[in-house]
Amino acid sequence: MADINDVARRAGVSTATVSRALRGLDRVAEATRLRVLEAADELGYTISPAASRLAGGKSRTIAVVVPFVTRWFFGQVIAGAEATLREAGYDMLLYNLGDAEGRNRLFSGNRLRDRVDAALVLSLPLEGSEVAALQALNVPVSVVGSFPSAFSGVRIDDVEASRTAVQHLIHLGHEKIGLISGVPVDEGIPFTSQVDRRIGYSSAMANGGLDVLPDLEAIGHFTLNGGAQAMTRLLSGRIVPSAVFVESDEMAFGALLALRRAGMRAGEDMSVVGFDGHEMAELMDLTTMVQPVRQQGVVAAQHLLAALENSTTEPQHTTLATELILRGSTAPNGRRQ
Amino acid sequence: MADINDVARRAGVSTATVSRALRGLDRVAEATRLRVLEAADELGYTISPAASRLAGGKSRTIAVVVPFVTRWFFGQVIAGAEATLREAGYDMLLYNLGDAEGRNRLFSGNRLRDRVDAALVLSLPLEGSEVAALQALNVPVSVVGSFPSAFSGVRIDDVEASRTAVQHLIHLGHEKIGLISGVPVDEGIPFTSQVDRRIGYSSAMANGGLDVLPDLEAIGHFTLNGGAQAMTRLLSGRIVPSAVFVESDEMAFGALLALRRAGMRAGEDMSVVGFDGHEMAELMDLTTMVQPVRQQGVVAAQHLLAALENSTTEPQHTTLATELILRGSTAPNGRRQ
DNA sequence: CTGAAAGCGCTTACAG
DNA sequence: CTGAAAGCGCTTACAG
Repeated sequence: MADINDVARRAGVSTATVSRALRGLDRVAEATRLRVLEAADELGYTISPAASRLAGGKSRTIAVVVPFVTRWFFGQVIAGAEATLREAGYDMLLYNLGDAEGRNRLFSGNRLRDRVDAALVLSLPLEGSEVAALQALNVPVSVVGSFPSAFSGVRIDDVEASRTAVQHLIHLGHEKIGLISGVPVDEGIPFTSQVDRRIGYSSAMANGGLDVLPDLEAIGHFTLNGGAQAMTRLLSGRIVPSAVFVESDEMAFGALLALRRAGMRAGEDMSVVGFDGHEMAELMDLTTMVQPVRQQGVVAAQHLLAALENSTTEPQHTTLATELILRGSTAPNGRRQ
Repeated sequence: MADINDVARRAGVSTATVSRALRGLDRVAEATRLRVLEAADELGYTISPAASRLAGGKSRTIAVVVPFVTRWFFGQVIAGAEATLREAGYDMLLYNLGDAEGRNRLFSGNRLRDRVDAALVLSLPLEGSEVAALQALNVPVSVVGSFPSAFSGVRIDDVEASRTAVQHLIHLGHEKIGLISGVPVDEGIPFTSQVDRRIGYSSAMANGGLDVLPDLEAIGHFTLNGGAQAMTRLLSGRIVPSAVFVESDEMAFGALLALRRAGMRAGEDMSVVGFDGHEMAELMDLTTMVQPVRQQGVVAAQHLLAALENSTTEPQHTTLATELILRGSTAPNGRRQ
């Protein structure tokens, strides 16, 4: 494997010049740069990442931290971030947290130190010590899903979006409106988005003069089966809603299928609004609050790249627009009950 | 940030000893090791990956190469591999190929050289030059989805599994059995699994004395919408099948919904068998050939870890079992037509 | 079982 | 615009 000395020799310059030329720094004569590039090309030379990093250069690697790789939302965001970073020549180190232990291992163990030029954190509500750990990395950090003041961030307005979704149900004449939420409040730290979606729901209900009853809420754990179980529970509760706002499309799909199993038809017998704009929503004929998912990964990555290139210190915050897409799963109240 | 010299000083030994003690090599007195570990712990010391790698050590990083992060199958495999690798203390560098260009960039550009201790390649049929590029890395390689002779591999028996799925339809009395396949043969290199699934289909048809007609096949591109369109095409073809074997569950979901739109009922009017064992299959009441997906990632990672720890050269090949799960989407022929 | 020293392949002031 | 040289923080023979 050719090293920088081979290139220097072939181009008839010093290794210092090779280093500068290859990284596009100025203060290199154009003719010299060309000669170096040619020599490097002929030798099939690539910079050794480890040596470069050690000598004070960059690793051209960015950490992406996700709570769950297997969830649709995260897969989309990762894809968006990955494409953007790859385009810019960065590699991506993926850390899947999973449980509290994995989370602790990553943040408290300096696992990222000296490994990455920047970090992208997805939808994790960060504890104070975790924010501190990320800051100690001393690299740009961008967060998807919330706006910690120390870092850049990308998100949607979950409160407003949820309020809009629930208002749609209210406008259709529904009064007993249920909520299928993600995680129990006491079970781990809820995602910011989850907290906000519940606030949006409550706010819309209050504005509409409607009661938020405990019986109208069920937990769906952000999974398909969880959503199905939550709907089943709502159907057998003391107060059965005529419409339900579901905090994610995956849970909504489960809810839809639970309805079908119960012999009920979405829209006809029960209105359902989802959240996300999952690719299956159209086929499932689900009314849903569409958020730009892949785009959030793209923008978060762009924040990082901007900080890396201009060594900007100023965190950037971007809020992306959402849109309620109406489909057959929502209809005016009154057909039943 | 404390470095190895700080630890050496604090423990009262040389850096060579610190290095050995920390990596668990033998030839270090137990008492010394304890002293070193304690010093490292007190200082919050972590080995610099770049320095370690450069000095001839390992990077404790493994490359995972996937064609598409966003597809359910790959997300599951990644999750399985990630958990296994993380458990063993390895980091994961994720490369999402996407298109031919991205693929070329990774393989021909030595992108992986000197970066990783091993590589895990998912479901990519490798060209000769790509196999050569991976071999040139000189690290263990494990492949999911096929058995290139040079590397370790994990897979299922796609031919046999597909044959079984189609035989099920034949046993139900179906004679015109359609196929919804992934990618057109002339469009890029098809996955090994796709080729094999078609072979299994043809083989079962031949064994059953049934004709494989071009009109009975439609392309679904391995996507939801593609599957829906493929089913729609089959329904409006000259020869309409009474049952269809679909090469992936995601396409099968699309097919199911296309059926519903056409006013037909799965099982009743048209039998559908999927492939994968997607988490939504149960809720969609889809008969499907279940393969252990996450487990393939786990096993492929284990092959790598075994090679890394024992410096085994011998590639290992594992074939995992599949199982046909019967549900409402398949029923005896004869209800219609 | 332990240490002194060379070396891994770069980058970066510092000079010129 | 270019080069000589130090140094990044480890690991690894080689000695003892």
